[in-house]
Amino acid sequence: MNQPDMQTLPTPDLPDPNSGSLAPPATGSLTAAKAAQKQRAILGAALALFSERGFHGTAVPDVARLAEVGAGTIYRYFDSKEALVNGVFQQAKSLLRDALLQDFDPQGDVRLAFHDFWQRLTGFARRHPLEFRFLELQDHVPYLDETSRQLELQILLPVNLFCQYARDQGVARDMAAGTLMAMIWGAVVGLFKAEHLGYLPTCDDTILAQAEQACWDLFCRVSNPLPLHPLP
Amino acid sequence: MNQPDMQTLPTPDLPDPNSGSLAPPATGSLTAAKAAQKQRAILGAALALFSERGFHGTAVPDVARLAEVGAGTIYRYFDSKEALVNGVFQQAKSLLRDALLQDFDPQGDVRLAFHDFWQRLTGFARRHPLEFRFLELQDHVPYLDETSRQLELQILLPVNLFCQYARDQGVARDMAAGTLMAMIWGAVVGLFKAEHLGYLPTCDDTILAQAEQACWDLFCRVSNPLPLHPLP
DNA sequence: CTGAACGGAATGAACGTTCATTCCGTTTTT
DNA sequence: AAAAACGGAATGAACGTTCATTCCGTTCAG
Repeated sequence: MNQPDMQTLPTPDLPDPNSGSLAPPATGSLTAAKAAQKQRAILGAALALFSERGFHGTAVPDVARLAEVGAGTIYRYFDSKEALVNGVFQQAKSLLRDALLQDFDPQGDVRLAFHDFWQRLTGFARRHPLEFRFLELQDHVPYLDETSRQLELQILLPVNLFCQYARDQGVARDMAAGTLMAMIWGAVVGLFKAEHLGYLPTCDDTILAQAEQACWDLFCRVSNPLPLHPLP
Repeated sequence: MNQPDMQTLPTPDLPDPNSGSLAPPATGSLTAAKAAQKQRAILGAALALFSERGFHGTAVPDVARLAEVGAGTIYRYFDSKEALVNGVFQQAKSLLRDALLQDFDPQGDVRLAFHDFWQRLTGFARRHPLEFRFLELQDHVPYLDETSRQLELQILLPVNLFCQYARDQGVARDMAAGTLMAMIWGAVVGLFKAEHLGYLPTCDDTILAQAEQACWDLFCRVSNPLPLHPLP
């Protein structure tokens, strides 16, 4: 299990935070402001419906109705339903990316950085529940375009690097960084998923603080007693 | 945060393990064996497609083609597409329920029971990847019928009780049992999801053993050093 | 030979998409 | 300054396609 030698974390070139914003359609005489506003209405309606019913479960005319826009208007802003869902994905994902990574300093004290990261991730899930559910509770792979896939990596890579850094510091558990990341991320998703399904009461700050400590204990290397060695 | 007084775990009445099996259609002259076989073919094909493309992304004639059956035949076995997806759900869910709970003894040593549970869950995910992905990576709520919802509870309740038992024993972390459960379950789902998406190498036994220890450390009460108290 | 089971073409509803038309802010003309 | 003409944006009825479901001629078991 070798990883790149890395005591210092090569700040992984956060892409400029405005990539991911959609190009408005070629405006003729319409003010760009109006056009952007209408595009936002469409994207917002699409997000609401996609996050609730999924891509295939959502009809384009329904999006139009919710956006208070004619069905044809959507096609002035997006080439197709697939382009629309990629637009929604890119907007949500770059919002998440910025929430997670902007001014995030993975160096220095690992526990502090972990706390910061936890706050950013759970804060995003709470402030942007539709975006979070859209991104995490569905399988987008079949229709994502190249841009969308790259956005995915813009988040995964830095987070992965942070895990590796924490491991190199001797703080994180001695496992593949990606595995650790997948479990912690999964735990957070599981938490908000259960909350949304009504299996849990609303996640207040107390619960989230307990959950953070639990995930930190998952994350870091010092083992609990009762190790599991003499087992059937 | 009060929970029922519970030093002994009321073995929660595992429902008979054959509930969840589908009733074959009223057979006239066809042998029940043949009919059951055809129903299995349909359910298998539906599982394969639903788990990959989701409910709305799958066309019934595609299911028929994969099952090597006429489109009309499906409607001899299932009233509608919704009934079909509920059939798939119930078959997968009762398979999971049996894998998790049959002869599961939540009493006694908590660490051993946790290990047993971990093996059962990850074993299921590996032996039945389609079922696992179908169950965990999609939002079924909109079309589940009453029977399907009850199956859900047949798993949740015992697992929840085990968490509470572990807490009452002073072993599990002092959090709401449901929250703990949601995080651990989520971590496992996150692991296999990342593996399936190609973000992780195949989860071999070594990785799973590390992951188990990490989840155990999430689960149990003894805190790691570096508690997070003097924080900004 | 009879009746149940089957396959797959047929069907109507619903979908994504298009396009002829309307609307409205701007420009040009008087 | 008022009126007329212009043109891009928006619209929603209409189009072809695809879907879930039905129907019926054929096949097969008893």
